[in-house]
Order: sequence, then C-alpha cells, then structure tokens
Amino acid sequence: MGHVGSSLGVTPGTVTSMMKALANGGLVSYEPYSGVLLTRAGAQLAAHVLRRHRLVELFLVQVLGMDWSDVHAEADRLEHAISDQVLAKIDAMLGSPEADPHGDPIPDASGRVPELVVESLAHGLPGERLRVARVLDQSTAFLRYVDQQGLRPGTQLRLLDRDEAADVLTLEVGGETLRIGLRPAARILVERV
Amino acid sequence: MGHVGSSLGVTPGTVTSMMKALANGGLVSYEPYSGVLLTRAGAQLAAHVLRRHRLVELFLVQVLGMDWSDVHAEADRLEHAISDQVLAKIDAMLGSPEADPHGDPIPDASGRVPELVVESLAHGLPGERLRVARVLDQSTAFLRYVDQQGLRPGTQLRLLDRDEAADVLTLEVGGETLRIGLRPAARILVERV
DNA sequence: GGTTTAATTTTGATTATTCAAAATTTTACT
DNA sequence: AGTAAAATTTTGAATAATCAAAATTAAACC
Repeated sequence: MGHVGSSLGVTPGTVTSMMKALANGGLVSYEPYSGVLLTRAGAQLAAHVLRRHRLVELFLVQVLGMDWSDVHAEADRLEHAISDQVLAKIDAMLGSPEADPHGDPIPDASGRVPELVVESLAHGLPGERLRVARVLDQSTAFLRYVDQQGLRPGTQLRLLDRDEAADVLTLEVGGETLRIGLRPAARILVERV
Repeated sequence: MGHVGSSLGVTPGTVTSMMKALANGGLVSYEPYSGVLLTRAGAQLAAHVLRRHRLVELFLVQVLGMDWSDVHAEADRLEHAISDQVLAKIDAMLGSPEADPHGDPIPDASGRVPELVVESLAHGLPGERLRVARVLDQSTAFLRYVDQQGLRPGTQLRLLDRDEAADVLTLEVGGETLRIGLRPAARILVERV
C-alpha cells in the first residue's frame, strides 16, 4: 500500500489511519496486513468521484479551452468544490458525454460506467484499421507526446507494420507515417473500426 | 465583532483566534478590544478574493445558466478551488466584466475596483430616469423579489411618485407601474441615465 | 461616577490530522 | 525451514482548529 502514500504525499502510517477511517465509515472492508476492498457503498462513492473528476476535465478542455495535459491537477482541486447542481449543468452542457479528454469512461449519474471494447495498440496486427479510444498514461510528458503525434482519442489510424525485434510499430495517421515503440503503444487503447 | 462569528458560524473566541492568525500573517493590524484594519497586503488579498467570487458568480449565471439567487453559495465553495489559470480563462470568456449579476463591481487582476457613480433608489426624485446598477441585499428572498419585479441590474425605469408618508415609491418599469417600499428601495442602487 | 450590561479575549479541553520511529507481520530468498 | 528484507501497523508526540466557560475590558445607563 506504500504507493498510495507516495501518490498522496503522506507517510505509510497515515495511509493506515485513513484506511481505518474509511472502514469505519463503511466505505471499505479492511483486514490488517491483507489489504482493503471497496464495499458497495464505497464503489458507489468512487464512481461519483470519478464522474465529477472526468466531467470537470472535459469541461475545462471543451468549454474553457484548456490543454488536456494540464486539466488533471485542476480537476483534482475543483471536483471537491462542485455541487451536484452545477455538475448537472455541466453534464447537460456537454451532452452527457461518455468519456473525458483522455478517453476515460465517465460513470453516469447512477454510478454505472459505460463499457467499451478496447484493446492495447501494442496488440494490434498489421493491416488493422483502428481508432484511438483511451490514453492510460496521463503524465504531462506522455500526453504532450501523444498530442504531437496526433494520437488523441477519436483519431483513426492504420497499423502498417509490427517489428517485434526492433520493438516498433509503424502507423499511418492522417496520411503521415510514424513509428512508435511497443512500450508507449501499450499505454494507448484502441477499438477496431 | 460578534457578527463575524455568527455569519461564519463560529464562536466569538474563534474569531479572536482567527484575527490573531491574520495579524500574524500581516493581513490585518489588530489591537485587542479596539478592532482590526486591513493592511495593504490584506486589502490586496481581499480584492483578489472578491474578484474570484464575483467572476465565478457571473460565470455560473452566464455560462451555466444558473439562477442568480443561488450562485452566492456555489461561488463561496468554488472560489477557493479555482486556479489563477482557470480564472483567467473565465475572465477572458466573459470579456473582463466590470460587475457580477448583482451589480457588484469586479476588481481587475491588479486589485483595483471600477468606481461607478450610484445612489440609492430610495433617494430618487419623481421624474428621474434611472438604471438599476446594483442590488445590495443578496438574500435569496430579496433577489427573488427583485427578479419578479423586473428590477435586475441594467433595467431602466422612471420614478413616478414618492410618498414619504406611505413610505412608498411608484415606478414605471417596462411599461408596467409598480410600487416599492422605501426600505427595499434603499437596498437597490441606481445610476442616472 | 458607579453599576449593570454587552462585547471581547483568554483559558483549558477536545478532536482530527499528520509524522517519525519502533514494533509487527508478511514476503522473498537461500 | 530459516533468515533477511520489505511492507504494514502501532505508538507517542506535535500541530491546528474549534468550543464552552471564565475572565477581562468597553459601553450604556442611571
């Protein structure tokens, strides 16, 4: 559980305290040394938090014209301050979207997440026509790279070649040919078209 | 200073602690039992907080289509979570407005507040043509009333009669005639046109 | 002016959050 | 199986925010 602490910037002991508090509130089941599991209520709450976060991200990009590589941090601060009423307005304005700018699915108001059939770009076979559905690595650096290569969610592409030895895929995107390593390709999810 | 506490929902002792903390941070000068005064830095910060609050209110009304009688509470929660970058986008989208939906002036980015020459509607004289500039009482009830009477900021009106004895003004607004007490009229600021 | 009343401040206690460091448990490796 | 390493939890202490109630100061009133 150490990674939870470092990603939140707190010490391991603090994470234990938090987990106990969550267990106390009925949001997780917690057995010392073995880990935590979300309860039904906890999963529900998590879905609502995700919904807020992702709707806010999409709003920041689409309505305020912000860069998609910056909105994660903004949304982290905003999601706690937005009322259900404002969220409903945002949702309506965006047309109840199913995915945020990174392609992450947005749970609906009841907490259900839209499923989509996607696979990793790294598993694609030569000749396939694909559409970028989702970018898993949301670090600023990676998003910038994806942006520059024109591989944002929604983009169509064709897989030209797959070179296992060199660890490289060759793609055709918007008439251009580009090469991408299998490592980064594994962080990009696509759907067949 | 008791009203500060009650409007914040805390006890008087807590207010004293807060004032000491603000004085410690150089935002106010504080002399026990005599009161507090904003320092230059405090006034600057206050202007920025007001700017945030009022820009957010206007944004909620103009962009998200919310009711102006609801946005105060929303803005109170949002103003702390919005980054300068997002605020700048909002400001640009609204065209660097000078007043929020209630007519309250919005300080510019440097903290300067636009002055406008206004007086209370209660001081108007019969025959004057006026424009509603600002509504001081921002309780939900009063804003609803003002809304129903069509007296939102920007509305033009003519003062027909002033009856000191009955404590009533007679106005002509958009072809309609309406009567309003001097008490509520004092909460509405107008400019001559 | 002296006394009562109201406002403000201080005091002492409570609660919540976090950390560093020690203790415990699990996992990994021989 | 046994030990070393890593992860997790516990402990004890520090900090901050708040409150209720007591003490102090200022204001109001005869």
